[in-house]
Amino acid sequence: MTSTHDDERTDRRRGGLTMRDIAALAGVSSKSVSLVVNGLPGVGEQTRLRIQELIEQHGYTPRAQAQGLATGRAFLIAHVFNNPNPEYLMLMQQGLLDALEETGHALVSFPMQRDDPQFLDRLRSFVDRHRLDGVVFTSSVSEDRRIRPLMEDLGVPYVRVAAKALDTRPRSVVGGDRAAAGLAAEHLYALGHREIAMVAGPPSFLSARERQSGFLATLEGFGAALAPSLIKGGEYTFASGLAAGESLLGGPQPPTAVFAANDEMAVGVMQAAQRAGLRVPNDLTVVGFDDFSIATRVFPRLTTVRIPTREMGRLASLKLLQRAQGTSCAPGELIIRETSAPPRS
Amino acid sequence: MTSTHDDERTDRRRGGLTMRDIAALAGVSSKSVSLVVNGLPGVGEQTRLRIQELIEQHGYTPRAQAQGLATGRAFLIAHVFNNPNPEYLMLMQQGLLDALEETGHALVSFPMQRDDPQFLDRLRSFVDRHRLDGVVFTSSVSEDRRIRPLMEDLGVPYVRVAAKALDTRPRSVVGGDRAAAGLAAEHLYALGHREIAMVAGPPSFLSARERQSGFLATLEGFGAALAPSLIKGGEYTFASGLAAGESLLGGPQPPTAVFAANDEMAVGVMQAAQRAGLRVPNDLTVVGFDDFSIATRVFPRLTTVRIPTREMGRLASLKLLQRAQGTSCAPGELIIRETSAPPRS
DNA sequence: CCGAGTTGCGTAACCGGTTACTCCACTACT
DNA sequence: AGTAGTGGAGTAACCGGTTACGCAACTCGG
Repeated sequence: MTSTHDDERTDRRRGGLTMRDIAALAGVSSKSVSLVVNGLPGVGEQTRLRIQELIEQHGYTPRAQAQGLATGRAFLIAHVFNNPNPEYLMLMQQGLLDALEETGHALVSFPMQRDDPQFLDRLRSFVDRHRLDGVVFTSSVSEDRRIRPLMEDLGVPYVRVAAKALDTRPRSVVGGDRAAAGLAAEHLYALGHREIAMVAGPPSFLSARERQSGFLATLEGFGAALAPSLIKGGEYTFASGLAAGESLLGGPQPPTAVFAANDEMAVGVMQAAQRAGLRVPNDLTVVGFDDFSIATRVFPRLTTVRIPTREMGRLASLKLLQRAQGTSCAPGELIIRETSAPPRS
Repeated sequence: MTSTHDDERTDRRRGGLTMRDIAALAGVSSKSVSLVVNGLPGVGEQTRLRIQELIEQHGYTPRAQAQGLATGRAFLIAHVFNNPNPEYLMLMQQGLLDALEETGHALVSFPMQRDDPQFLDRLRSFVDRHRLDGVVFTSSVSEDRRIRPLMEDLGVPYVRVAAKALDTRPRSVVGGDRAAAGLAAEHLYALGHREIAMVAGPPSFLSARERQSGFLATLEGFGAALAPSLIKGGEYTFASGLAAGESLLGGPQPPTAVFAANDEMAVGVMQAAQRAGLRVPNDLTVVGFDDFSIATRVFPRLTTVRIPTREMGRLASLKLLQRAQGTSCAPGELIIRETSAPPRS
């Protein structure tokens, strides 16, 4: 009871102090301290206050490993992704952390090569070893069919973030890329464009397929279906957008508007237009998808479709911790900037 | 649900199987299994092989929490950063993981607001709680003076990645921003520019101060010191680069070349030039710093200085695990593209 | 004033590894 | 043959929490 500075000094000794130390100081058993730490009932008001004060005063923090070992939890969530746009990753990670912060969970990053033959094995032993509380899969690794059986075998909760529902609802957060791409189609049609082209993403990506079919279906709905020659395949990269743009603009029937399945490619198309001496948007309208920062770094600034990536990350964490029910679909939004205008008549 | 592998099925039962299970199967004590798992001597050849086979066969993985609890290690490294460029972060994270992969360590991301008053407390309780094996500080949080006393008090190894040595060598990996900025100065001078301007970063960032002083000192060395009016303050953002560019180009004495302390601002300057009807590089040479992807997304592509971010991350992990000695300075490199040319004479 | 039902708390056995200590068998040397 | 030395293997006590179980004291209705 005669404590001021001397014992605080010894508290900082190697390894810190344990629950039993606190218990001894309070003159109770470690069980009572445990109950107080976890906010469980079964401790008298007096005792509780005394213990809380000691915990506060000595800066005691329970050790996650010991808690985990005893309870089977790990306070660890993994984020598994393969190497897409860094901005996507940061937003997603931020979102995941938004919901994890209060629960004391830590987020570990686990990048993967989708074509790595050891993909599954590495993941399995990682999850096994750390006994993770949950795993979030994003970007294109999330589409791997073998994830579900693996995770079910391991008995670890998981959530996939993707462009379209891949699992039952509680196991996925979907971005509604299809509907979002439809917004771009509406915009172009409403501006009066009829000679429209599209630069699609690689068909091995679900997001690319969704964006393409959403865009095409909406145009068809307006009775303005695209000629197949006006659909160019891209790789979601700047270079492929540039190439597609050159091919379209140098082709027999140059379009008045181009929708690219992501901003990188849209910027490539813009650059192809500029190199060909065309002015955007006067001679060519360009619309992208993602609304990453590059959209506002180019001149003129890119009209694009925004997917609420960070929000999707937040929803994914919430789902994983089973603290969110109901639908988890995050709708996209059209951001009109300066690369879209009516066609020259 | 009938499986041909009945025993594999029971192995996968809740919680998986433990070291003592393996020991029982092999007819030895758990100590021997432990020795085999850790590759330590003290086990006979026969026994070792038998145990290894059983481990393999049943897919046994030791549980990190239990190992950690017993040994005091956690197999966890934290990456503490505040919110700079996402591309920097991804490269850094990749680099950190490059060296961590083989050691079985996991990387947890811990983003911070540098001005968050609870910064230190959150970090302290996080490290305390998870008993991390080490912490890597990058971006501008790494410059906080209170980090060293905190980490020393906690007794946890740490490494700072910064533009300049902040601690003793084994505690920091330095990027040599000063020398790298000098490369830009040499380049501009060698091209023949004498009317040179600079857009600096915010002086609260060490990297900004280093880049500025490195650039200015080198020019001074050539006897071509900059007039103070040709040094504009920026915020490392696109918008601030744009503003600085407008101010410089609209000023009384427009420069023939501009060095910006990062690519974002350099692109802003380029855009200011384009809006003012100037052609890059014919009317204005622009050089950036970082070599992030935006440098090749603009037209013409940006001449810039590359800092080997990923490599610095790798070095940081190695240091942390005390598997690297010697100097850990990663020199920058000038990447000449299309935004630099001799001044029009 | 007595048994039943709380409430508060201590004891000890876990969780799944590691490791100091001990014992035993077997070789090697005087 | 006796003994010191050596390597393989088991026992049990940790690491720092959680929790089933049990015991006392205290309340309360009849």
